[in-house]
Amino acid sequence: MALPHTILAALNTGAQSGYDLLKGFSSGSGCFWQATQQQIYRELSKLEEQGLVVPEVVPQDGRPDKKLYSITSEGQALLREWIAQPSKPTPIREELMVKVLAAHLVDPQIVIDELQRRQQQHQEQLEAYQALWECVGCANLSDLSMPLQCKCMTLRRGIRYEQSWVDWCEESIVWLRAV
Amino acid sequence: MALPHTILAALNTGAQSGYDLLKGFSSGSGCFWQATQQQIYRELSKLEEQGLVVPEVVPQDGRPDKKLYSITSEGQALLREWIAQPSKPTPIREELMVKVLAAHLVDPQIVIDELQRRQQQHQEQLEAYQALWECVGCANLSDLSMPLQCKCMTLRRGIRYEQSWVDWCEESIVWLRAV
DNA sequence: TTGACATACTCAACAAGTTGAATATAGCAT
DNA sequence: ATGCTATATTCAACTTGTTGAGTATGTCAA
Repeated sequence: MALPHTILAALNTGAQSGYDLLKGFSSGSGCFWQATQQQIYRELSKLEEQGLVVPEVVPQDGRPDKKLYSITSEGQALLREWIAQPSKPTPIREELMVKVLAAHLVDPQIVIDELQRRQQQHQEQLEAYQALWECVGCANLSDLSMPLQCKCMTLRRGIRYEQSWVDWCEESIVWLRAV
Repeated sequence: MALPHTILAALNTGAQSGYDLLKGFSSGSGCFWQATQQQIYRELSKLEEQGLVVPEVVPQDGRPDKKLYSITSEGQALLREWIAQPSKPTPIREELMVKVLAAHLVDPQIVIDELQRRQQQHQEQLEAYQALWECVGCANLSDLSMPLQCKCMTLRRGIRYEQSWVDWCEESIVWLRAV
């Protein structure tokens, strides 16, 4: 799985604590991996054991000490190797689709309500991504630094993904209403 | 998780053995859940314990006996209840996006090759879905039976999903070539 | 001053998903 | 005759991901 690599990739742009990583994951902005507190701390310990990251304890006043983790050259090497290997499309596990598949068992209105709820969620995420995209506001990525260009590509993926959901929900609601 | 419900939904349209379910999952056609052999058999045992499915041993000549599982009325009731409950969007875990995020660490050509591979995979899946869609070949779903309409909705989702990937890969390859 | 919220980390236990192998029968090609 | 593919199921061990609680400290508002 890619959790260790995701953490290494996040640390690659600067040292972070477990807490920082958690916030980065949950705020999401263009991130295509997420993890809970427990997974992150567990994984950081493992990465430290393997020498792929090194911690630095930073005393803070008024707050608990924090452990700032940095990626090591071994960590970077591992990340580079991993990127070069081909990866398969993620298998899809979409609850909503299973429900739609068996939707004929229940009142169509129940499914319509659910689809409207989902459409709104995806619409909101779409708008958040679009806002970020407009912040960058440039026609050709070449004007940006490479790391920022990479970030933008994931942002474009997010926009397309959310848009495809919004459109599908719209279409499906219309169809279900006609039943 | 939705594995038990997915199995119940699959059995809802007719009795199947573990092996049949596995083939249904792996052939995929519009399916938005997948599972390994082990998961399926394990889950079928649990569902049997709970009285949500009942097995019927069918002796076959020349082949091992098969156990055909049917959904019970309890199973159907559970499925109906589950469908009525709201579900959250699936959290995304996309290895390729993590790689793209850290792509600046490696030669752009490596990433371009990977994107082309992925684009082709999604293109093939898209064409498979489109072929199924053209088999149905009707402008308004209302002409179809409800279960078939439901199936079609998931198929439309699949088409939009794969198309969004193909388009994004295309766009990203163009950008990366400009680097 | 009590409670809510944010920072910061740890431990324990369980559920879900993955990997690998073992068992058994039959057909088909080399 | 040997190995490969397909049908059909089961067991064991492991890694990931989820859930819930527990330990600290400080700020801000009611």
